[in-house]
Amino acid sequence: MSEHHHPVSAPCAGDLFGGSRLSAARRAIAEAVRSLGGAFTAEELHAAVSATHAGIGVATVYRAVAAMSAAGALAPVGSRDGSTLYALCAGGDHHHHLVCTGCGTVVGIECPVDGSLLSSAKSAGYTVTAHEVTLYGLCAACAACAAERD
Amino acid sequence: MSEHHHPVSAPCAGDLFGGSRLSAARRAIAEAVRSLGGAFTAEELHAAVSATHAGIGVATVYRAVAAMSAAGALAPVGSRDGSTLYALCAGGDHHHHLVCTGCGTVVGIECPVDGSLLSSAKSAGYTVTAHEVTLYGLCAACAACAAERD
DNA sequence: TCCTTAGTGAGAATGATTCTCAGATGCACG
DNA sequence: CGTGCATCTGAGAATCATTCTCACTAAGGA
Repeated sequence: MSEHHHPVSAPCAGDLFGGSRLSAARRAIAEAVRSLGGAFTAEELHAAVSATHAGIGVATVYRAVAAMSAAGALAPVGSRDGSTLYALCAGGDHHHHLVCTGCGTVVGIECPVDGSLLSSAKSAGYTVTAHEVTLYGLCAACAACAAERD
Repeated sequence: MSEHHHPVSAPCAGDLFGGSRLSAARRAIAEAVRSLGGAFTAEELHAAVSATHAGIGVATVYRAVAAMSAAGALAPVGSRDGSTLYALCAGGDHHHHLVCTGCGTVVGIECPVDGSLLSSAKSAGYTVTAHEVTLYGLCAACAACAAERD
């Protein structure tokens, strides 16, 4: 579906995979990632792809997720029931993610790791090379739904 | 080793498990957690326990890790080769961890998630309920070792 | 168009973690 | 100092996410 011409500004499959080869399977997977819209597990992604393009193997989905992660288009944003959750990653600048634990929507947030934290690490003798920050919460819709349930 | 009398301020096995029952196996596991000193996987913890107290099953170690995590005495601090890394958690105040990727030593760091980040999340419609922050880097010894290797 | 090489699908393999179950043991209570 | 029973334990099977293998296909530069 949606086989119309899309504007060049919309992220197309090629962007998600960086420089790697673009196959029919990967095009379908990129489309499914966009259609999911929020955080998803590899299994959910496989199910979404299968709904429109049957016959794509689980291993291919895992490989695609790895490729998109390597390209920086996808980021792990926690886990659910033992499976890793991934989400489409916003533009190229350094940021982190806030995940709605109700519906899985994800928004980018600025990085809270500032110089003072790094220098206090430095004074403890540590050189920081990487960090991970993820916030969890409820989006407006899910918060309203939860409040109503009480 | 270090079988001297320790002051009451040192965390004893009971503290690590909160209110749950204290068995010989759990005492041995608590001792091993302390002897490891840094981040460890469940498998490494099992190996450490087995070195001094043979016959403790893997399932018991996993159960103990779950109990200590529930009691807040242990926290997950990333993963290595697909296994979760845990580390002894400092006192009861809110903090996060900085893990040396060389030797696994862990230090507590203050939480960088401040009001401004939360309020910007709020203005995006999100209510933040939890967050995860972990820094990775090299301790002084491992940094020196890495520099020397060049 | 051809060739090289990355990507693919199916299913087996791997490996961390959890579950099951019968038996052992803390520990609260008397 | 018993006793009762809920909790904990060990062994190994089971689960299940993820990765690997391998023969095959197809992208895309030359």
